[in-house]
Amino acid sequence: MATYIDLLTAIGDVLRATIDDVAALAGVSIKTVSRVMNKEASVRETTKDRVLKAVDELNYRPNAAARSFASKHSFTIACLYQNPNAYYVTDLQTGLLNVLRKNNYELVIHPTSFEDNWQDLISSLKNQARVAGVVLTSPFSEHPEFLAALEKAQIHYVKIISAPPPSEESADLSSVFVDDFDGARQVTKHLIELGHRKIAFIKGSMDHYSTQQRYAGYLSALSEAAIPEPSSLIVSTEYTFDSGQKTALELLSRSHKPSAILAGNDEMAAGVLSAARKLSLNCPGDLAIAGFENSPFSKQSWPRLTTVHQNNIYIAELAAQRLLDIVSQSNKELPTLCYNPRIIKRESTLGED
Amino acid sequence: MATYIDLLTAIGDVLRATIDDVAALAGVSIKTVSRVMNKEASVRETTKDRVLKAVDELNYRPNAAARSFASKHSFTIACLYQNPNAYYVTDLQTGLLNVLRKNNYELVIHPTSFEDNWQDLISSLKNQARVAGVVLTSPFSEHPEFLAALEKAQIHYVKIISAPPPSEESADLSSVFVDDFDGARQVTKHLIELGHRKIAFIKGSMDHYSTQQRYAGYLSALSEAAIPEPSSLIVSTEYTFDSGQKTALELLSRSHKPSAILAGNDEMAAGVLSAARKLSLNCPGDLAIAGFENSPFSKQSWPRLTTVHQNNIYIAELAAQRLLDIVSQSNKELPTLCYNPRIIKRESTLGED
DNA sequence: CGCTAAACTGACAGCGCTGTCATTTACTTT
DNA sequence: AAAGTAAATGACAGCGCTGTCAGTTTAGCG
Repeated sequence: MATYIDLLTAIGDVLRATIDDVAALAGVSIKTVSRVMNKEASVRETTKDRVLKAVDELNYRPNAAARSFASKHSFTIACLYQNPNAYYVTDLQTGLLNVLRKNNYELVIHPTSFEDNWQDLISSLKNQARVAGVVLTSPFSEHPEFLAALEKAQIHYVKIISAPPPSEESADLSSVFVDDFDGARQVTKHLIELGHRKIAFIKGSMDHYSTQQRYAGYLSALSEAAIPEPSSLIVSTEYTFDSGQKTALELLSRSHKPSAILAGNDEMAAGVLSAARKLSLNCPGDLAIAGFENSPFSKQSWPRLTTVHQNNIYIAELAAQRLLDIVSQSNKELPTLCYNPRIIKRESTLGED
Repeated sequence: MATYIDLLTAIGDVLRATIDDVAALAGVSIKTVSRVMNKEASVRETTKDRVLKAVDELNYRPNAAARSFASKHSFTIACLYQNPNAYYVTDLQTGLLNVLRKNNYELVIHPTSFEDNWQDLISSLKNQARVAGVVLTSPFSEHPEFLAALEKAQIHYVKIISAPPPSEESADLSSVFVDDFDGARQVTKHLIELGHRKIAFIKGSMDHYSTQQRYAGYLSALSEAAIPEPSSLIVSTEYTFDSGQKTALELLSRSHKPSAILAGNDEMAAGVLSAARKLSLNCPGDLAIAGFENSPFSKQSWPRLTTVHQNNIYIAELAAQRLLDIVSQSNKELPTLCYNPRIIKRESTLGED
């Protein structure tokens, strides 16, 4: 049997307060309430308290649709990516949301094949979803025409891009740089320090900047150690377990076979490990293996994989924070954002303790 | 050097058409344009064509903010989940988007710890984001109070829930049932048919319905084969690689050890496999192993894992379709939705061909 | 051919906020 | 204490659509 109080509660839970109710209760104009809700500066502290008290009492939440309609500015940002691996996607989302939540922004996701009609995508982001900004990952972040189209449509964006950061003078505030070059250089140096000379490299698709950077870093380390580029040990394939396995089987069946294999990512490295097992090669005794990404299975294989740690959650947090800075047009001095990967040495190169 | 035409194009790309422009061009009222955009029935075919032609010509996209403001109905749905594995999350999102995209809906994601203040979450979904509906996964879908709160707030939802479908009469239209019970029963039967009698079961957290269902399915298959419940071979732990490995090491060090282990998911099964390797047990000769989920690494391990296939993309598509049916208040006769998992037999139980 | 019901279309208000600009209040300075 | 300036607040229009309801056209039928 519903009591009167129950009914009141039920009604109160459905019929929400509007800005007018808050204004009336606080004894101010709706404009002042609006100012408080938007954290605008020029509101007296005492007034602000009064408004916030009313907001709290009525459990008022601004209507997001009305807000973005009136202001032409939404509290939604979109994230564009194309079919990368599941771990990357979830890390990216986690990092973005860590920051967006605190700022009351929503995240809409747009996994899209880049080949799709992206003029249409932009048009829909601009006119339909009316996002406040977008976060771009590869390959969107690497496509000049796409970036130009976004600018033309006046859509704010921040891009996560694999490259060493540019010189300090030419500040690029719309990018978060991930220095894959340096990561690959470190891990290759590590292999060299362990005495390896015949180090194979299994590259993923060269369409991605990150692949190019990793490749360049690998070459740079070899060159530093005066090891000639072993072109027969460099193979281009796809970022999958199967490709890694197949390529490794091929490399290891040669007479002049490598003593170490650096794979473009951990998934490929897992494939290499599986190939070694099939050929009864001991890792790292007969073959050292290293990957890239520090994905969960680099810790779950046996031996565990030496790899390069990419803290994608943190990278995403940087990106989100920068995008919000851009969107809010704050004219602060912003630093160039760069993430430097770190090598994680494990048993697949070091052996057992 | 920008030509006049270039300028026009640039301006045209930024200053978008409104419903008034379309109405003027088509020679109808804005209300009629609105009707066409919303696919309302009573518009004459010839009128509709005229409007669509104008829409196309002006590349008009309705302003989503204005639309949801005026209609109190948004074209956004939210997806709630709590920290499940990356593959599940991405599959879920993929499936939902497959359907939502076609219907011009956006997806916002809400990975949330269930312990968080969910009254607040509901309030924010209702008043702030104003979503048209939400898709619930475990544990949200299993929590009666949470469901009641959603109903009270008049938020449409569809839940993905692990349970055999209820009898036909009691139609539950807000659920997509996933019959984990049957999946576990099938795989256990498979092990029994291979001659196993000492079949261990490593359960994940019993908080999840799916765990309970899988456990019940396992017991049911044993009971059908008149095998007494081997309580010493049933261990409760977490859905992780490490737990699977640790538990398996413990189980296999006993004198009365199992000849087969069924793990609650593939990640645990991978841990079991790793334990077997450590103990130099041959799989499946000394120990048969089966998992659950058909995750990517069930195909990448050696031997590959026998598992239960859960097509989470398809399940998500069903959920999205049903939610849209609910949201659009269409009074069609809707069938109860149920997904039946399917066993995938691989080398970890069958051995090499 | 006129009449009625049904199909189709349009006029108009208003959704809940924010932007603009005018006005009031508080604080200095002389 | 008056004048000048800056800070704080409010009045009001209007964002681009949809809901309501009234008006107009068409089709069916005797």
